[in-house]
Formats: sequence, structure tokens, C-alpha cells
Amino acid sequence: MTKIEVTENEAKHLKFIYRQQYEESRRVKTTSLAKFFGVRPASVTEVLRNLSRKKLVIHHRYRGVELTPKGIKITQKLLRKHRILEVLLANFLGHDKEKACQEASRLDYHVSEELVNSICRAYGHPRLCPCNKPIFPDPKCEEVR
Amino acid sequence: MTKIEVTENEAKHLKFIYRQQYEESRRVKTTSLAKFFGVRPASVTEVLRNLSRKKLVIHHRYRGVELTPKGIKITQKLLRKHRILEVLLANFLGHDKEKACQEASRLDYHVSEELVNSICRAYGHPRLCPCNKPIFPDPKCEEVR
DNA sequence: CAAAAAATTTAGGTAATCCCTAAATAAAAA
DNA sequence: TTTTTATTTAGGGATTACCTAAATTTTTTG
Repeated sequence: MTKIEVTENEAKHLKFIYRQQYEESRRVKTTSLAKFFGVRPASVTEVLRNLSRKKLVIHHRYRGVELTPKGIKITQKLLRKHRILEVLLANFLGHDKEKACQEASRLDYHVSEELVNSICRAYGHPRLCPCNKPIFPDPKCEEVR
Repeated sequence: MTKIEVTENEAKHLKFIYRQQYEESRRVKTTSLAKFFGVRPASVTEVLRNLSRKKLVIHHRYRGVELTPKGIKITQKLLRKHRILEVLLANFLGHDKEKACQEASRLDYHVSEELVNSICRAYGHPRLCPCNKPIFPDPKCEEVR
């Protein structure tokens, strides 16, 4: 039950890996991460080593990276936050999808589950974000089906 | 015109200093910062040294710390973000003042000016936060007087 | 399939940040 | 003026996030 700690940078890597792996069914390679984050491959390898140490990914040397069940769980929590924020930004403030995503990206890591859940309630427990990606439910967020 | 960079921790220090200095008219001493942040005085001294290097505070050795005009400006921007977020959290999500402040504290540093301004617009350019503290205006945020 | 090319990791650094303790120093109180 | 308290300095430690160059593995290609 020990709380898993990830840095903001690690969280960004997890989100990217999740999206590639589950939403684009792509093998996630070091280079694509490096390109996306604008850093050298060696820097990505280091992040992957740390995420491995935390048992959030399995790093197949030279072949790619994959989330563990634990990694999936924490990433879905992050994406839930991200997407609920997108709902708020799009609906309440009229941001377009891109803008909403951009802003949500800088905030998701820092938002508490509590706040996310109150936004979720305020919008009647939406199941999709403005980009039509699923919003993972939180059992602590009472959903009236 | 070089953008001033502060870390999140430095930003927290600036906010605390501002509140003490301007809203409680208290001399801001190392110890009060150390107590508030739960760290040793030496750690505060270090932060103050860095803020001095960035010309955001004047550190009167052994006697206290004071914001420079530049320091005031950037802190007011931070507090603007903080307070606009409080408005959103209190009005839209029904958070009480304490809760709103708590959540705003973790987010203010990360929110873009653009987002803050759209919240500001959505609430008709409020002048006070839920705690009745002033919300500093942003010229880029069209205010209809 | 073997050689060349490309991708990736390892090794070894650097710099910034945040934190600490112990000792020195300055300010405030007695 | 002495004692006490507050603060700073000196000197570390740990973590994070980068990097380059060299070694290694995989992939491509002739």
C-alpha cells in the first residue's frame, strides 16, 4: 500500500507510453519518446530505468517499453485527471480540444483526486473527453448510472 | 525582457513573503518562513540567496527579507492566478475558502496566464477572491469597467 | 549471411534544486 | 555586558534531468 511516487517528468513519459501502447497500438521505442520530449535517447533510457525501478514499466532492452499493471493503473489515474480537466476547459471556458489538452497537460499531474472528482460530478460523470477518449472512472466518485 | 524563472518552491516563498509584508505588515524573518514550510532556517537562507541572485528580494542579512519591485510584480502575477483559481473553485465547485485556497496553492504556479484570463472573463473580472483579497488586474485581460 | 547502418544503452559527467548538520556570527534580551 | 536566540556559512547528500562519447544490439541491405 506504499504510495507510488513519480516525478512530473516520469508522469509525462507514462502518459505518452500509454497513448502509444493502448491508443495507437504501437511499440513504444526510445526514439519516439526522445523525439516527443526533445531530448537525447540516453535521457529517455534513464527515465525508463527509473520507471523500471519503480515497477511501472518493463523495459525490454533495445526493443521497447511496456507498462506493468501497476503502471497502467497510475497512468489511467493521470489520464482521468487530464481528461476531466479537458472537459472543464472545453465546456466551461470554451477552449478548443487542442488548447484544452495543452492546458490540461500542465495541470493534470498537480490536481488532486478530490478536485477532479468534484469537476466530474459537476459535469455529471462524463465518460468521454472532448477528444472522445474514455474517462476512467474512480470508485470514490459516486457515479449514478 | 529576459523572462524571470522561479522554481515552484521559490514561488511559494515569494507568496508567503508578500502576504506577510503587504497584507500583515510584518517584517519577514527567516524563522517564520522556516516554520511555515517546515524546514530548517538554513534552507530558507539558501532560497533567499537564490531569490536575491534573481533580484526578486533584498535580503538584509540577519534582519529580514523584502521584495524588490520586480519581486512584487511577479508575486502579484502569482497571486492573481491563485485568487482567480479560488474564484473558480469556490463558485463553480462550491469549495469553501480554505479548500479553494489549498487547491489553488498547488495549481497557481502551473496555470498559464491565458487560462487565468479566460476564467477571469467567465466571472466578469472579479476584483476580490473568496477571502476578499484583491485580484490584481492584467492589462491583457480586457476589463469592461 | 555478412557487413554496414541505425537504434539503444552504458559510462561518466554537469548543473540545479532542495534539504540537512555543525560551527560561526550577529542581534536581541536580560 | 553577558547570555540567549536568530541567522548565516561551510560543507555535504540525494535526486532529477540533462548531455556526450563509446560500446552494444538490432535492423537493413547488398
